[in-house]
Amino acid sequence: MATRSDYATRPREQVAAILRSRRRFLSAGEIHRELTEHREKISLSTVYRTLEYLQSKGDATVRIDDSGEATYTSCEPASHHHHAICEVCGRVEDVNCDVVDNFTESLRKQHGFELSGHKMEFIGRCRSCR
Amino acid sequence: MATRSDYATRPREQVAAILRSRRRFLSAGEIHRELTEHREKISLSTVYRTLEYLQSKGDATVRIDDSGEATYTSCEPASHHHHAICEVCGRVEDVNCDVVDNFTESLRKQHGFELSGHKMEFIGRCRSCR
DNA sequence: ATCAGTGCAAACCATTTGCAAATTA
DNA sequence: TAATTTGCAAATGGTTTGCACTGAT
Repeated sequence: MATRSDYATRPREQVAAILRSRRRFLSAGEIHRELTEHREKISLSTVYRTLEYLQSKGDATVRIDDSGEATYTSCEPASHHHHAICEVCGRVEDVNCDVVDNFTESLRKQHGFELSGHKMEFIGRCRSCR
Repeated sequence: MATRSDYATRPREQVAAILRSRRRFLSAGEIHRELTEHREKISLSTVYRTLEYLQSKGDATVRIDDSGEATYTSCEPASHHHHAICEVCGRVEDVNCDVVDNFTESLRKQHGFELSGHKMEFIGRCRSCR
């Protein structure tokens, strides 16, 4: 992941810093609010543009939440993995792909994560489009 | 699933009919367009309200797509299951929950679905919130 | 006659964009 | 100085809502 000094401008460093410091998905609005509350001068559009930039650098991932709002977190892009999201605090655990086999046990053993629900979506080609 | 006569008004029947006839996720706009193109007089807000109504009756499910847009399809609510979505035609296959164990083979065998990607999300409580 | 369902237009809200000013290399 | 990045305000686009009207029982 990029280190602090990889970003030339202050806004970018600030947004990246927030993403790094909080292990959960944040919306652009939340990030903006948190920065401006800490006397940081930054516009909401810059937050959006920075988040797009960070994604292109592989330093952030998006997640569209149930309301359709985009949320972001910093995340190792190297290895393909999934997320376990705490329904109480929002904490994000990176979940190795092989837990697909017996995911409930794996989650509990590897992450101490008590599963209450899951959502999965398979993308591919159906019989007729193959 | 509800039959045609379960819905008192024409708009509701029309929306439900479209959802039933197309085995893929459609946005409110697409449904509205399809109806008005077939000389059906219905407002977009009614489409939205009807979709909400159908969901409450268990006759439709939502899915937020990658752009954050809500899409809908008719779907058996009784059994918990997931969806395999064709990346070409958008056709939706209902996927039994137990394919989680060895899902690639199951998808191919049971649905002739050639997997190219998947997305999953686990919800629960993390170590500290448990 | 009463109450639910509908259409229309306006309101909303997250996100994007044009452009001029500011900042970086 | 040339090229990027930022701020501001306005535009966008999907979704929701208030209210008067229409249709169902």
